Amino acid sequence: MKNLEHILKHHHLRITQVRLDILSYFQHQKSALTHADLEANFDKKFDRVTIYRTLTSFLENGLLHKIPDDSGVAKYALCHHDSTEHNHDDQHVHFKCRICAKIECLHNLDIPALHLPKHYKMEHANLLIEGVCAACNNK
Amino acid sequence: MKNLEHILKHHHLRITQVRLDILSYFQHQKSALTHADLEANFDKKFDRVTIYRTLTSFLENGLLHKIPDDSGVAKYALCHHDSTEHNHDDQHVHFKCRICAKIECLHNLDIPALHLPKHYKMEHANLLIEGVCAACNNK
DNA sequence: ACCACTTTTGCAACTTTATTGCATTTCAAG
DNA sequence: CTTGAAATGCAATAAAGTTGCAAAAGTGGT
Repeated sequence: MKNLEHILKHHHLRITQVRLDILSYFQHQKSALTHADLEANFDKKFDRVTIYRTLTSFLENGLLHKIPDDSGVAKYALCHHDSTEHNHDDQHVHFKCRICAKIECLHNLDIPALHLPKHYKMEHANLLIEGVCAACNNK
Repeated sequence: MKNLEHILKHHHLRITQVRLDILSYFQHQKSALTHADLEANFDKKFDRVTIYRTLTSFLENGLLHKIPDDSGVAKYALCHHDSTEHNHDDQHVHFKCRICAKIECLHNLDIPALHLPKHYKMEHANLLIEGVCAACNNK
């Protein structure tokens, strides 16, 4: 894995403390994170608005993707490719656990092809599976 | 199509004006609606909290489903079956248009089967396709 | 048609999540 | 090291959703 500064540079982001810390935090997390998660961890160190802006800049530069779910709170996870563009296609399945409420990326699973009705043009697909995750299933 | 009062009764909901109006409004809409959409239409007639509570009661009684997307605003659409339960399985694909931003239910499309990793148990699936809808494609 | 009971509604207040403006500080190219 | 552009912190504001409670309305039994 490349080092943090290298990753930020590759995504055309200036190297600042909040970005290094948040990127590192994402790398050590296996489930998606919300702004509130980050605020809980970096409350004393960074302003909450700065955390919002860091998430936005990561999103726009292809470091993070936003995961749609019905909770109303934005959830983010690291992208697993090198694109520096926003909304590039990083097709994979997301899994949300009913018990622990965590969302994981299942990077090995592709989203199956789909035959859309006439005149509909697909640009992107999001598949969210809900159920019980491996960790909760083994308790 | 059954009449409005019949539908409410079948879903164990009392017949009130706000419910009749909102149900009827959903029936005449082909895309998903937000609370703000309803508020814009029924502002003078009903309190905004009442509209929130109407949406919640419809959701809990299986009349509406909530569509996950990354906008942070809850979107609802009518369920196309007779279940009176919340979170019953009404598997179909949702389509969100990049141009007009509307979300439609594609009731004819089933979500393809998927092979999950070991120990993961699937209970529900949400597939959201983003792209350009038929209406915007023809302009 | 009325009564008694339960649910629903409207209003006000509040919470949570996210955004904007602006002065100050920090980054990094030359 | 200097300089200009970008990032940060703080305060204010906006947007989305929730809660408590008293008044009003719906419903089943008579």
